[in-house]
Amino acid sequence: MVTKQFKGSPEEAADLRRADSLAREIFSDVANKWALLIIETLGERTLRFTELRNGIEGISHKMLTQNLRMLERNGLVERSVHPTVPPRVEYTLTEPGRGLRATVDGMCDWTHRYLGHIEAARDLFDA
Amino acid sequence: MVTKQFKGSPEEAADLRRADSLAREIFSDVANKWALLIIETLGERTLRFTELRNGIEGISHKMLTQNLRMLERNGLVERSVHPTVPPRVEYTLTEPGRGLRATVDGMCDWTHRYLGHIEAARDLFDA
DNA sequence: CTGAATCCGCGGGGATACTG
DNA sequence: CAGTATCCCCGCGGATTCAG
Repeated sequence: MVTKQFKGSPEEAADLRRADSLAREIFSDVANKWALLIIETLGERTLRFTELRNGIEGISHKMLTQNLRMLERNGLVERSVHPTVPPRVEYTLTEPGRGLRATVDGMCDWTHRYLGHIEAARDLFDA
Repeated sequence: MVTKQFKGSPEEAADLRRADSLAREIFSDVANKWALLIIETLGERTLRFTELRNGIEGISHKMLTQNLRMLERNGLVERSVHPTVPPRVEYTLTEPGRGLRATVDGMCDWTHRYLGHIEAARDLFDA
Protein backbone atom coordinates (compact mmCIF):
# COMPACT_ATOMS: atom_id res chain seq x y z
CA MET A 1 0.00 0.00 0.00
CA VAL A 2 2.02 2.88 -1.27
CA THR A 3 5.44 2.53 0.28
CA LYS A 4 7.04 5.96 0.23
CA GLN A 5 10.48 6.64 -1.13
CA PHE A 6 12.90 7.58 1.58
CA LYS A 7 16.53 7.64 2.59
CA GLY A 8 17.49 6.07 5.86
CA SER A 9 19.26 3.33 7.71
CA PRO A 10 18.70 -0.34 6.97
CA GLU A 11 16.92 -0.62 10.33
CA GLU A 12 14.44 2.05 9.37
CA ALA A 13 13.93 0.33 6.07
CA ALA A 14 13.19 -2.93 7.85
CA ASP A 15 10.74 -1.14 10.13
CA LEU A 16 8.93 0.29 7.16
CA ARG A 17 8.68 -3.08 5.50
CA ARG A 18 7.29 -4.51 8.70
CA ALA A 19 4.73 -1.74 8.96
CA ASP A 20 3.76 -2.26 5.37
CA SER A 21 3.23 -5.98 5.70
CA LEU A 22 1.22 -5.32 8.84
CA ALA A 23 -0.84 -2.74 7.00
CA ARG A 24 -1.49 -5.22 4.26
CA GLU A 25 -2.51 -7.84 6.77
CA ILE A 26 -4.97 -5.49 8.42
CA PHE A 27 -6.30 -4.47 5.06
CA SER A 28 -6.90 -8.10 4.15
CA ASP A 29 -8.70 -8.69 7.43
CA VAL A 30 -10.93 -5.71 7.04
CA ALA A 31 -11.58 -5.65 3.31
CA ASN A 32 -14.12 -8.43 3.19
CA LYS A 33 -17.82 -8.01 2.95
CA TRP A 34 -18.85 -9.60 6.23
CA ALA A 35 -16.46 -7.54 8.30
CA LEU A 36 -17.55 -4.33 6.61
CA LEU A 37 -21.23 -5.19 6.96
CA ILE A 38 -20.74 -5.84 10.66
CA ILE A 39 -18.97 -2.51 11.10
CA GLU A 40 -21.70 -0.74 9.17
CA THR A 41 -24.51 -2.47 11.05
CA LEU A 42 -23.05 -1.76 14.44
CA GLY A 43 -22.99 1.90 13.55
CA GLU A 44 -23.44 4.04 16.62
CA ARG A 45 -25.45 1.49 18.55
CA THR A 46 -24.31 -1.41 20.65
CA LEU A 47 -25.96 -4.66 19.61
CA ARG A 48 -26.32 -8.17 20.92
CA PHE A 49 -25.13 -11.19 18.99
CA THR A 50 -28.60 -12.13 17.79
CA GLU A 51 -29.56 -8.58 16.90
CA LEU A 52 -26.47 -8.37 14.79
CA ARG A 53 -27.26 -11.68 13.18
CA ASN A 54 -30.78 -10.53 12.31
CA GLY A 55 -29.50 -7.19 11.11
CA ILE A 56 -27.17 -8.68 8.53
CA GLU A 57 -29.07 -10.51 5.85
CA GLY A 58 -27.55 -13.83 4.91
CA ILE A 59 -24.74 -14.05 7.45
CA SER A 60 -24.28 -17.41 9.12
CA HIS A 61 -23.74 -18.02 12.80
CA LYS A 62 -20.22 -19.15 12.07
CA MET A 63 -19.18 -16.22 9.91
CA LEU A 64 -20.57 -13.79 12.45
CA THR A 65 -18.64 -15.20 15.41
CA GLN A 66 -15.54 -15.64 13.31
CA ASN A 67 -15.53 -12.06 12.07
CA LEU A 68 -16.46 -10.68 15.47
CA ARG A 69 -13.44 -12.43 16.99
CA MET A 70 -11.24 -11.01 14.29
CA LEU A 71 -12.60 -7.49 14.79
CA GLU A 72 -12.23 -7.84 18.53
CA ARG A 73 -8.66 -9.01 18.14
CA ASN A 74 -7.84 -5.98 16.04
CA GLY A 75 -9.49 -3.76 18.62
CA LEU A 76 -12.28 -2.52 16.36
CA VAL A 77 -15.14 -3.83 18.43
CA GLU A 78 -15.47 -4.27 22.15
CA ARG A 79 -17.17 -7.33 23.53
CA SER A 80 -18.90 -7.03 26.90
CA VAL A 81 -20.39 -10.03 28.62
CA HIS A 82 -23.17 -9.68 31.18
CA PRO A 83 -22.95 -12.70 33.47
CA THR A 84 -26.69 -13.29 33.60
CA VAL A 85 -28.74 -16.24 32.59
CA PRO A 86 -29.39 -16.43 29.76
CA PRO A 87 -26.09 -14.77 28.86
CA ARG A 88 -26.15 -11.34 27.28
CA VAL A 89 -23.22 -10.30 25.12
CA GLU A 90 -23.01 -6.89 23.56
CA TYR A 91 -20.77 -5.55 20.83
CA THR A 92 -19.78 -1.93 20.39
CA LEU A 93 -17.50 -0.13 17.99
CA THR A 94 -14.33 1.21 19.56
CA GLU A 95 -12.88 4.52 18.50
CA PRO A 96 -10.73 2.95 15.75
CA GLY A 97 -13.80 0.98 14.73
CA ARG A 98 -15.83 4.14 14.39
CA GLY A 99 -13.06 5.61 12.29
CA LEU A 100 -13.34 2.71 9.91
CA ARG A 101 -17.09 3.00 9.93
CA ALA A 102 -16.83 6.49 8.54
CA THR A 103 -15.11 5.18 5.44
CA VAL A 104 -17.56 2.30 5.13
CA ASP A 105 -20.37 4.83 5.25
CA GLY A 106 -18.62 6.45 2.34
CA MET A 107 -18.71 3.17 0.43
CA CYS A 108 -22.42 2.77 1.10
CA ASP A 109 -23.15 6.29 -0.06
CA TRP A 110 -21.07 5.65 -3.13
CA THR A 111 -23.01 2.46 -3.85
CA HIS A 112 -26.33 4.24 -3.74
CA ARG A 113 -25.13 7.24 -5.70
CA TYR A 114 -23.94 5.11 -8.59
CA LEU A 115 -26.63 2.43 -8.56
CA GLY A 116 -27.98 3.76 -11.84
CA HIS A 117 -24.60 4.11 -13.56
CA ILE A 118 -23.64 0.63 -12.56
CA GLU A 119 -26.87 -1.02 -13.57
CA ALA A 120 -26.61 0.65 -16.96
CA ALA A 121 -22.97 -0.38 -17.33
CA ARG A 122 -23.90 -3.95 -16.56
CA ASP A 123 -26.70 -4.06 -19.10
CA LEU A 124 -24.33 -2.70 -21.69
CA PHE A 125 -21.57 -5.14 -20.80
CA ASP A 126 -23.83 -8.16 -20.73
CA ALA A 127 -25.00 -7.41 -24.26
CA MET B 1 -27.93 -1.55 3.58
CA VAL B 2 -30.19 0.62 5.63
CA THR B 3 -33.58 0.30 3.98
CA LYS B 4 -35.49 3.41 4.97
CA GLN B 5 -38.97 3.34 6.40
CA PHE B 6 -41.54 4.74 3.99
CA LYS B 7 -45.18 4.73 2.99
CA GLY B 8 -46.04 4.02 -0.60
CA SER B 9 -47.52 1.69 -3.14
CA PRO B 10 -46.58 -1.96 -3.37
CA GLU B 11 -44.83 -1.17 -6.66
CA GLU B 12 -42.60 1.39 -5.00
CA ALA B 13 -41.88 -1.09 -2.25
CA ALA B 14 -40.86 -3.68 -4.82
CA ASP B 15 -38.59 -1.13 -6.52
CA LEU B 16 -36.91 -0.37 -3.24
CA ARG B 17 -36.32 -4.01 -2.53
CA ARG B 18 -34.86 -4.41 -6.00
CA ALA B 19 -32.57 -1.43 -5.49
CA ASP B 20 -31.49 -2.80 -2.14
CA SER B 21 -30.62 -6.23 -3.42
CA LEU B 22 -28.73 -4.59 -6.27
CA ALA B 23 -26.87 -2.41 -3.79
CA ARG B 24 -26.00 -5.46 -1.79
CA GLU B 25 -24.80 -7.24 -4.89
CA ILE B 26 -22.56 -4.33 -5.84
CA PHE B 27 -21.28 -4.13 -2.30
CA SER B 28 -20.36 -7.81 -2.37
CA ASP B 29 -18.57 -7.36 -5.68
CA VAL B 30 -16.59 -4.41 -4.49
CA ALA B 31 -15.90 -5.29 -0.86
CA ASN B 32 -13.11 -7.79 -1.45
CA LYS B 33 -9.46 -7.12 -1.09
CA TRP B 34 -8.34 -7.71 -4.66
CA ALA B 35 -10.93 -5.40 -6.13
CA LEU B 36 -10.08 -2.67 -3.66
CA LEU B 37 -6.36 -3.09 -4.18
CA ILE B 38 -6.84 -2.79 -7.92
CA ILE B 39 -8.88 0.38 -7.49
CA GLU B 40 -6.28 1.80 -5.15
CA THR B 41 -3.35 0.87 -7.37
CA LEU B 42 -4.91 2.32 -10.49
CA GLY B 43 -5.26 5.61 -8.67
CA GLU B 44 -5.04 8.48 -11.10
CA ARG B 45 -2.83 6.72 -13.58
CA THR B 46 -3.76 4.37 -16.35
CA LEU B 47 -1.84 1.12 -16.21
CA ARG B 48 -1.22 -1.91 -18.37
CA PHE B 49 -2.12 -5.40 -17.30
CA THR B 50 1.42 -6.33 -16.36
CA GLU B 51 2.11 -3.07 -14.56
CA LEU B 52 -0.97 -3.69 -12.50
CA ARG B 53 0.15 -7.24 -11.81
CA ASN B 54 3.54 -6.05 -10.64
CA GLY B 55 1.98 -3.26 -8.64
CA ILE B 56 -0.17 -5.56 -6.57
CA GLU B 57 1.90 -7.85 -4.43
CA GLY B 58 0.68 -11.42 -4.41
CA ILE B 59 -2.13 -11.22 -6.92
CA SER B 60 -2.33 -14.06 -9.42
CA HIS B 61 -2.86 -13.72 -13.12
CA LYS B 62 -6.28 -15.28 -12.76
CA MET B 63 -7.52 -13.10 -9.91
CA LEU B 64 -6.36 -9.99 -11.71
CA THR B 65 -8.22 -10.72 -14.96
CA GLN B 66 -11.23 -11.95 -13.08
CA ASN B 67 -11.53 -8.83 -10.95
CA LEU B 68 -10.74 -6.54 -13.86
CA ARG B 69 -13.63 -8.09 -15.83
CA MET B 70 -15.92 -7.61 -12.88
CA LEU B 71 -14.86 -3.99 -12.42
CA GLU B 72 -15.24 -3.36 -16.13
CA ARG B 73 -18.69 -4.90 -16.12
CA ASN B 74 -19.74 -2.59 -13.31
CA GLY B 75 -18.33 0.37 -15.19
CA LEU B 76 -15.62 1.18 -12.65
CA VAL B 77 -12.66 0.71 -14.96
CA GLU B 78 -12.34 1.29 -18.67
CA ARG B 79 -10.40 -1.14 -20.77
CA SER B 80 -8.75 0.16 -23.91
CA VAL B 81 -7.03 -2.16 -26.34
CA HIS B 82 -4.29 -0.95 -28.66
CA PRO B 83 -4.30 -3.30 -31.66
CA THR B 84 -0.54 -3.60 -31.87
CA VAL B 85 1.73 -6.57 -31.63
CA PRO B 86 2.39 -7.42 -28.95
CA PRO B 87 -1.03 -6.26 -27.70
CA ARG B 88 -1.20 -3.35 -25.32
CA VAL B 89 -4.17 -3.12 -22.99
CA GLU B 90 -4.64 -0.25 -20.60
CA TYR B 91 -6.93 0.14 -17.66
CA THR B 92 -8.23 3.43 -16.29
CA LEU B 93 -10.66 4.32 -13.56
CA THR B 94 -13.93 5.78 -14.76
CA GLU B 95 -15.61 8.58 -12.87
CA PRO B 96 -17.60 6.18 -10.66
CA GLY B 97 -14.39 4.25 -10.17
CA ARG B 98 -12.60 7.39 -8.99
CA GLY B 99 -15.48 8.01 -6.63
CA LEU B 100 -14.92 4.65 -5.06
CA ARG B 101 -11.19 5.23 -4.97
CA ALA B 102 -11.73 8.22 -2.73
CA THR B 103 -13.30 6.00 -0.08
CA VAL B 104 -10.61 3.35 -0.50
CA ASP B 105 -8.04 6.04 0.07
CA GLY B 106 -9.88 6.69 3.29
CA MET B 107 -9.49 3.06 4.27
CA CYS B 108 -5.77 3.14 3.56
CA ASP B 109 -5.33 6.29 5.60
CA TRP B 110 -7.31 4.70 8.37
CA THR B 111 -5.11 1.61 8.28
CA HIS B 112 -1.94 3.64 8.66
CA ARG B 113 -3.39 5.91 11.30
CA TYR B 114 -4.36 3.01 13.54
CA LEU B 115 -1.46 0.67 12.86
CA GLY B 116 -0.20 1.20 16.39
CA HIS B 117 -3.56 0.82 18.10
CA ILE B 118 -4.24 -2.37 16.21
CA GLU B 119 -0.86 -3.94 16.79
CA ALA B 120 -1.24 -3.24 20.50
CA ALA B 121 -4.76 -4.63 20.54
CA ARG B 122 -3.54 -7.78 18.89
CA ASP B 123 -0.73 -8.32 21.34
CA LEU B 124 -3.16 -7.88 24.18
CA PHE B 125 -5.72 -10.23 22.67
CA ASP B 126 -3.20 -12.93 21.82
CA ALA B 127 -2.08 -13.02 25.41
C1' DC C 1 1.65 -9.22 -23.78
C1' DT C 2 -3.11 -10.31 -22.67
C1' DG C 3 -6.50 -13.57 -21.86
C1' DA C 4 -9.38 -17.91 -21.89
C1' DA C 5 -9.58 -22.52 -20.41
C1' DT C 6 -8.58 -26.58 -17.73
C1' DC C 7 -7.17 -29.14 -13.81
C1' DC C 8 -7.10 -29.66 -8.98
C1' DG C 9 -6.18 -29.02 -4.01
C1' DC C 10 -7.32 -26.64 0.02
C1' DG C 11 -10.02 -24.04 2.85
C1' DG C 12 -14.07 -21.04 3.26
C1' DG C 13 -18.23 -21.41 4.94
C1' DG C 14 -22.92 -23.80 5.79
C1' DA C 15 -25.48 -27.16 8.76
C1' DT C 16 -25.79 -29.42 12.86
C1' DA C 17 -25.08 -30.84 17.48
C1' DC C 18 -23.43 -30.01 22.02
C1' DT C 19 -21.81 -27.04 26.32
C1' DG C 20 -22.40 -23.20 29.83
C1' DC D 1 -28.58 -16.78 24.29
C1' DA D 2 -23.82 -17.18 22.95
C1' DG D 3 -20.03 -19.91 21.62
C1' DT D 4 -17.25 -24.00 20.19
C1' DA D 5 -16.57 -28.12 17.64
C1' DT D 6 -17.31 -31.39 13.90
C1' DC D 7 -18.49 -32.81 9.46
C1' DC D 8 -18.47 -32.05 4.69
C1' DC D 9 -19.01 -30.08 0.28
C1' DC D 10 -18.57 -26.62 -3.09
C1' DG D 11 -16.01 -23.15 -5.20
C1' DC D 12 -12.17 -19.93 -4.70
C1' DG D 13 -8.08 -19.37 -6.37
C1' DG D 14 -3.24 -21.03 -7.84
C1' DA D 15 -0.55 -23.31 -11.58
C1' DT D 16 -0.28 -24.42 -16.11
C1' DT D 17 -1.31 -24.56 -20.92
C1' DC D 18 -2.86 -22.84 -25.26
C1' DA D 19 -4.47 -19.01 -28.42
C1' DG D 20 -4.35 -14.38 -30.66
